[in-house]
Amino acid sequence: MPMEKNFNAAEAEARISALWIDRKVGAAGANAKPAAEAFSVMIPPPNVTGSLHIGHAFNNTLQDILVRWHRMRGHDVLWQMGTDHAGIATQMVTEREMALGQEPNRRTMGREAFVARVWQQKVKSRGTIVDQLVRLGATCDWDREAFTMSGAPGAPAGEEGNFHDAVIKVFVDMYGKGLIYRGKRLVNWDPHFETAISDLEVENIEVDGHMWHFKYRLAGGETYEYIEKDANGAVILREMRDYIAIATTRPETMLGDGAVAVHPSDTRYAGIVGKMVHLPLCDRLIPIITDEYPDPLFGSGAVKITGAHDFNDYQVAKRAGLPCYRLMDTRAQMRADGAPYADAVLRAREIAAGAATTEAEVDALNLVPEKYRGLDRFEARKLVVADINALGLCVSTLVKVIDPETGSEHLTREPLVDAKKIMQPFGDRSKVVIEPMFTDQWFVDTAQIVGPAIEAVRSGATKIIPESGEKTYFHWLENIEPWCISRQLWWGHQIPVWYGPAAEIDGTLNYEIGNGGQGVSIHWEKCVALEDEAVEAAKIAFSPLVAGQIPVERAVVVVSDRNEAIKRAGSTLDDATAPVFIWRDPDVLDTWFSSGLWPIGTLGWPEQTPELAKYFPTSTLITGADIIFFWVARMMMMQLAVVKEVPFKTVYLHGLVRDAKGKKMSKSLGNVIDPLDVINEFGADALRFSNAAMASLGGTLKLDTARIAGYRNFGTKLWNATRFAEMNGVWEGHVTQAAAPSTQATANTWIIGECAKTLAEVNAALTDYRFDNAADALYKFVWGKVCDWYVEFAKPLFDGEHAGETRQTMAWVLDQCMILLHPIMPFITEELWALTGTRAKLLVHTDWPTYGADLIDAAADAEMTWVTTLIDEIRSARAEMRVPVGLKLDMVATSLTAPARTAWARNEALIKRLARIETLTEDPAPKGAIAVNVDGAAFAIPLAGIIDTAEEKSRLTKACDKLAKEIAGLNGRLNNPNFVASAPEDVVIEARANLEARQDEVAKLQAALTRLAEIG
RNA sequence: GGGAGAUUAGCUCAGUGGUAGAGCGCAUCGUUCACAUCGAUGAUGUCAGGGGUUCAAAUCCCUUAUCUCCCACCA
Repeated sequence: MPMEKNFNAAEAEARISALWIDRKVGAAGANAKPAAEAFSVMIPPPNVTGSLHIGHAFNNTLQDILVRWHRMRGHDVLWQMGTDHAGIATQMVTEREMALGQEPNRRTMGREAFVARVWQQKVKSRGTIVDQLVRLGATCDWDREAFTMSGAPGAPAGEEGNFHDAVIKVFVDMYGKGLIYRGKRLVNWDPHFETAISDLEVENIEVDGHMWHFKYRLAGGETYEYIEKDANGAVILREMRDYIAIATTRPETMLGDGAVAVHPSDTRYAGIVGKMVHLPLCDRLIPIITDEYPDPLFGSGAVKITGAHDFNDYQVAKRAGLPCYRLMDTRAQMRADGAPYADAVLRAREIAAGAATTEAEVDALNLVPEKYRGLDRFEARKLVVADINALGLCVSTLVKVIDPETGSEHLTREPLVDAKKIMQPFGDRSKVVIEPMFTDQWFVDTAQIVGPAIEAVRSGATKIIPESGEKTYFHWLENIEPWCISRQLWWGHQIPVWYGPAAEIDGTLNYEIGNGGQGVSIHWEKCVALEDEAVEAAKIAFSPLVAGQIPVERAVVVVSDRNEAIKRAGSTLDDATAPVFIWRDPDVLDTWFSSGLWPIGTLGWPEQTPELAKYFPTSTLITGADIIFFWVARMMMMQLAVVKEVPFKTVYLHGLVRDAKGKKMSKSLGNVIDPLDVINEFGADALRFSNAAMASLGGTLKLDTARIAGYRNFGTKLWNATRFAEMNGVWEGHVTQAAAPSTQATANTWIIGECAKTLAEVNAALTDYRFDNAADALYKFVWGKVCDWYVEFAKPLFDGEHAGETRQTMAWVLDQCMILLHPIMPFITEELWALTGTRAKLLVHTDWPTYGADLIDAAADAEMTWVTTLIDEIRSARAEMRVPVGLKLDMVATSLTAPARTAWARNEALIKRLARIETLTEDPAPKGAIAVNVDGAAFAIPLAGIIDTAEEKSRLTKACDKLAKEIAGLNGRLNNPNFVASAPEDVVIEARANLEARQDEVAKLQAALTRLAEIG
């Protein structure tokens, strides 16, 4: 059945994907030669509820190119596939789905049921991303698909695996080594998801903000002289004041102020340091203290200190021993819990006066006056500003107001509000303003494990490309902060920590913080007797208990297993028969804690599996530069901490894929390109080729559909060259040959050499991760050499004495095109492979060629260059002289050197056909002819009476002018003694040769001009 | 505030010391039996500006401008 005119991507891709999956072509070790070197790649696990966006398509294309290339070379390849449970994102997606489906919300259904519900979501979504990878042509090992929460409690059938065990083991081990600790710290709190998040999950965005100025009056009606000086020390303001002015962008936090701080060198306030000021609206006095933090040149130089709601203030408060009063609840609403304000403020005054207290008591104290309790923080802000203004304590300005009714003017005092750009922290998922919050969290003491990760890159054990990535990596790691790893979510690896025993608490117990952590109370005797069943049976209904009542720090049990926790807790009691209550930490681990273990976790660790031995450390990680901190650096730290080895030898970082104009793709801009749309329109191969072509190191990735269309056309071009071969019987009896055929015809010898050059270029490019160079080399070869020239040469050759070898050569060359293009364009090449010749294997498992430069024949190269140049020159001259394309012309050779004569003789049929020349005779130059000059030969095409001599004259003159310029340049260099003395010899020789050639050309052109003049 | 990168043809981008490149777009021509998702031909650049190093600079150095990204607690 003859080939269709075009490749039907939609039909063929589905069929070929299915074939690859069915044959398990991507299975670990598939097509590996005996004792082959290993090549392993870990897929950056996409979010299980996500879908493939254009960045994934790019990222996975590069991985697949490498993997296919190594697999064809017979290496033992593993491309480990899998997905990430993506805590916040997945919980968010599931809750959204639940809301749409009118399902009960997660609080109503409870933790266990909710987690089961998320698992359903996971199972449902998982297929999406897999299908999309399949459409892209990814040859992962599908049977090894991993999941960062496999094997977790509650995992349904089909989600077995031991990733959870690995995560828990690492947590327990790291805790045992003192690398993980728990502490009350100011953390970034996401009020939407009601969880702590790490620094990295905060996006600082510049927004329009405002700065208000408040007056805090000195206690006891005291006054002082306020003197303001300019930069030269001249007094510009001198007045008596009974207040200190502070500036704030967050007025609502003033309710929790513990002090006002000024810089110790600030002479304006030196006289009032140590005095107390009235905190407006609060009926509290706070001291004026000194600290290095305030900048005397900014604002009034005085800063209100709210230790529980600002990272800087927290540091100041710690240094000064100030209490940090938490003002908001987990949803960032002003607290409504605890004792009435009047009682709370009394206690606060006692504490301020030096009464003994605890961190827990301070945290429990609600210093929000009733009026503001329960308000959203932004509502509270407005109210606080209004109330302070009403008290006359806003720094205000006089504003002229014109009454719109009467037209009369009057002056009014308005709060001074500076409009100001401020950097505001937002949750990267929730997009709500992050609130610094004082809470108990778990941390990895990164400072202790960062060293080996830095050293590994410094020593080259792991190489990051492009190199600029290393700088970013070092900069972050050298300034690393503790990593907050606890999240107040339900979906994730629950932290393997039990608190207790709490034998002294009678009855039931619930440990609840924020969004409803679930406590478990367990009867010790029963548990010992009945093991797991009893543990389940011992769960009882809980009544609310205020957080903080449980003395958690007193007894923390960190083990990997609940029964073990029960035993350990029980063993600490004197009375072994007494009931023991323990409860588990309700928090889960940061997703990145588990994905940080991706390389070893997917290979079966902590079991010493054969895969772990073979494929770890992995070869290459291809990932986005945007997750170098989130993931790459953490994998480095974690793997080095846990198994003392780097997780990968090379890290290839790429940028964000942008639209054709370089804009980020976003739904709101409407410039999102869906890879599936692209695949549907142009085919997966075109998308993949585009991805490869734009993957220059460190370059920006702008995806233009016009370019994708171009590469689709490129596929069609190869298709039709193959079809041409088919129509000429090239494939009849063709069996895959590793070795190139032996050849007589120069064109055949030449194209085989071009193949060898291309193979070398592609190998070099892929070795250096220059996917763009590989794509470029293949494009130029297939289109520019094979299709533009070789196929054309083959036409006359098929009619000549070398027809047989030409068929063999064409078959071999097209085979090489398919093989070399396969890693980048796997579908169309696999299809062509199947449609042509006799094939022992699928193309995906066909041997990558190993031929070398010995196939490049310099003489054939030179001869074909001469031929193609001559054809180009004739075509160009014809076109410029407007000779009709179809017209066959006679040509005269006016001079021919011996090599030129041979080249002509050996390729006469080719030249005549491609340049549309009827005959060639050796004669003196006729008058009225088009001149065509090439190296070693001068030709003339007599067209007296047909051509416009003026036009030919202008053409030749133009060429002469251009040459004259080049000659002048070359002469300039060669006449410069410094050039001849300093430049490398080959450069000088080349320049001389060039000069000679140009002069020769000019001479020929001038001869032609002379002849024109004679008839002109 | 710190750091990284970019600035080359109308557009998107290659090009790390030796006579400026590709694709797309544009113009002219073309229905000869692989391909109009094509072919042939052509036009288009003070390689951001300025200075320096060098026999030689798009390429190395300095500087200015503009842009992008990352990190950062200025109330």
